[in-house]
Parts: sequence; structure tokens; C-alpha cells
Amino acid sequence: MLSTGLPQGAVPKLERPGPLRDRVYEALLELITTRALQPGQHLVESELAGHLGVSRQPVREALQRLSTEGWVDLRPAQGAFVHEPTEEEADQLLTVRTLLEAEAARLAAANAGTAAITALEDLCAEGERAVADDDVDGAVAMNARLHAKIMELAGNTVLAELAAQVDRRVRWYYTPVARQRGRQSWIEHRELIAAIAERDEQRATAVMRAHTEHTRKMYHDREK
Amino acid sequence: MLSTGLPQGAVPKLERPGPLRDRVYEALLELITTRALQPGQHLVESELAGHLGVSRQPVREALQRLSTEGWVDLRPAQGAFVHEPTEEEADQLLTVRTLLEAEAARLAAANAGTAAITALEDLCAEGERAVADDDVDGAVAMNARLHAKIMELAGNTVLAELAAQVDRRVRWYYTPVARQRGRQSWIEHRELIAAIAERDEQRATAVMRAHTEHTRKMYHDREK
DNA sequence: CAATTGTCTTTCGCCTACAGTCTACGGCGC
DNA sequence: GCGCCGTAGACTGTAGGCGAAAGACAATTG
Repeated sequence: MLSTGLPQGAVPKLERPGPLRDRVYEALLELITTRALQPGQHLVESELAGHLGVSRQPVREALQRLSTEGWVDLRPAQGAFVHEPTEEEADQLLTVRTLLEAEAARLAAANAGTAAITALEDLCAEGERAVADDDVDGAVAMNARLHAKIMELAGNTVLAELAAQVDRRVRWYYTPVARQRGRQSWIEHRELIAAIAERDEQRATAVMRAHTEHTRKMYHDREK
Repeated sequence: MLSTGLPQGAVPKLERPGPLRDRVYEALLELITTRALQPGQHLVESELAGHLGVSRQPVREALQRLSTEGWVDLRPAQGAFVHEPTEEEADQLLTVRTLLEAEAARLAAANAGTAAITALEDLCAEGERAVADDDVDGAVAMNARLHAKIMELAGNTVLAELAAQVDRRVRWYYTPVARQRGRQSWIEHRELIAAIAERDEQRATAVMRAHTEHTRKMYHDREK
């Protein structure tokens, strides 16, 4: 027990700037997802290092990690290139995402308490408001947070981490599409939450599956 | 066209020892999975470097990768520690594995041709032979190859890569158990292949799900 | 004129060196 | 005797440098 009368959770925890490699990692990921670095582009370590004001080492380590997570391709003795998504890969990734999200919905339906349900409804309401205001970026952000919350309710950390990575890449591939489908998406969210509230695992799975599959359909319709 | 009369495909392509970091990665992974490095153990970069005859840099990069894949925990300013599996995590990982493998079985049932089926049956036969000979290591290896083959037949690269990682970790956690269940496992394999041969997606999914779930049951029974 | 070869630049892969930080232990005061 | 503080050791985090491989381009030769 601490002898000082400090309030337990309120200690700021001395915000330290974590390892440099992590910040470089996030910076690069941001640049990639925002298309500032385009697919296929050659990433030169020394350039990035100079541009970010650090040495090559942290940049190298960040690139390694980005490579294992599928954001860049690391050709031996040649360097890092921003990964170029193919039609096939995007499709496969979406299949996996559907799988993971559907399972999360099922688990969430099995575990969710009343407090959690209201939390979901709050998030959903906020998202709907963003759509009503034509705040596209806000709606996309709320969408991510809602899905993340469902993942959290599922209570499976491993599943959550995998899904987080897959989700982020799917969003990267499908950003042009995702921005288009605002309203319909949130109607489906309501349905999903209802299913979870009723503890109906089957229906929650089915709704989530249909929900993510709509993205695929949207995309294929758009191709023409 | 080459003017030299070199045989076209027979050129050995000059096997080069890939990047050092990759070899270090595989060496460390081997040491971890074989329990030569025990969970919780502190991995000192300079020690490993000296022991492997390389500098710290490749070791660092290998540790980074092992960290993102969940084999070691990287505590800032303190170093790398071999990850310690918890009951809960093992359980969650198994859930994910069940999910991925079941989907793979479904896709395999949808795609498999006759040639592929015979290939599966050959692998299965070889596995059964290993069991009959009490060749435990051989049986485990064949098990891995069979599952990998089914993944391949599923034709989803993303799914395959994810499953490969999850599988490897599951095998690490459950090695003491996995070695125990030889015969029953291969009976189930036969069933699974039959379902795939009949193109029965539903049944293939169900059989694979039951198959992986048996591992969980085995483990929990063993706890007592 | 085309194919080839030699050279040259760029960039990576790895090593070495230094600075910052955490841990452990021993001395000092109470 | 007990607890706190300071110091020393060890290890990680970051920086910079050297050798080597890959690609580009020009010169050379048939």
C-alpha cells in the first residue's frame, strides 16, 4: 500500500515517448493508409530516416514489422516497397474478415451484459449522427470503434488482435468503397445490436456475416 | 534464347544463404518450440549474438519479428522474454484455430479435384503408417503436412498464412497433449477427407470443427 | 546495328561504438 | 536492526560507418 494519499488511478503515469521504432512504425503506417506513400513505391531507408529526423536503425525495425503485417514487401538486398494489393488478395482478406467478425459477433451475443448493450447503442447513435451530418470521416471512425467494441465484448484477445490487423488492411483496400455506404451500414448495425441484446448467437453471426459481405458486393458492383 | 546449351530448368539457381536475420529467426524459433529456451526466460541480445556468431543487429530484427508473431514479449528498455502461455490464451488461440481450419475444410471441399483427393489420401496413409510404427515424431509431422495440404487446397493465401502461424503456436502450447492422441486423430482425418471428396461443405466444416475441438477436450481432461 | 561487358552509382545488410535506462547491491542514517 | 539512498554494473536503444550486391548506363566488339 502506498503511504502517499495519491488517488489510485489518477496518476498520469509519466507519459514517456515510447521506443522510437514504434513511433516510426505508426508514422509510416499513417503515411501508407493515407496514400501519401503509394502502393509499389520504393521506400529508401536513408530518405525516410532523414525525413523523420532519426537514424536508419529505427526505420529498419519499423519496416520489418510492417513487412510481417503485410503492409510492405521486403525484397532481399533491394529494400522495402509498399505492398500492392491484388484483386484476389483483397477478396481473400475479406473472406477472413467475415469469418473473424462473425465469430466475434457470436461470442459477443453469448457474453454481453446490459451495460455493454447500452454502450453499443451509444456508439451506434453517435455513428448515425455523424452520417446525418455528412461527417464521412467521423462515421468511418465510429464504424471502426463499434466493431472494436464488439470485439472487446467477445472477450477473446487473440481473435481481437488478428481481427484488428485484418480490419485495418481491409479498410485500406476498400476505402473508396467504404465511404460510399453510410446509411445502409448503420441500419445493419442496429440489427446486429438487437441480435446481440437478445443473446441470439445464430442471428448475430448471420447478420454480421451479411453485413461484411455487403462490402464485397458493393466492391464488385463498382468494378464495372 | 540462351546460346549456351544449358539445360533449361536444371540450373541449380545458386542457393544463396538468405538474409542473416531470417536464419537467426528460424534458429530462435526452433530453440523456443523445442523448449531449449523456456517460457519466461530473459533473452539477452549480446548473449544470443555471441552464441550464434553474429552481431546484435540481426538478433534484434529476429526478436522484433518473433515479438509481432507472439513468440516473445518485448518489454521496453528491458529486453525480450520468451512468451509465457496462459490457460486463457491457449484456449482462445484454439478457438481461432478451429475457426480457420473449419473454413479451410469448407473451401477445400468446394475446390478439391480428384488429383488433390488422392494426394490427401496418400498423406493420410503415410500418417497412419507412422502411427502404426509408433513413430510419434513422424506422425506429428505428417499431421502438420496434411493440414497444410488442406489449407493449400482451400486456395486462400491469406487464410493459409494466418492459420500457419496460429497452428504453430497451438502446437507449441499443446505438444504434451498432441503426442497422446494418435489413432483417433487419423480416423477423423479419414472422415474429413471423405467429406471433402464428396464435396460436402457442411460436413467437412463440421468434421474439422469436431476434430480440432477434440484437442481442447483432451487438454481439459488432462488437467485433473 | 545489336549484343555484351565493364564500370559506376545507389542502396542494403551487417558491424561497431556510444548514450540512456533499469536493476541490484552496499553503505549510510535513523 | 531496518529502511532509504546512492552508486556501479549490465543491457537496451540509437547512431554512424564499411563492405557488398543489384541495377543502370555507356563503351566496346562482332
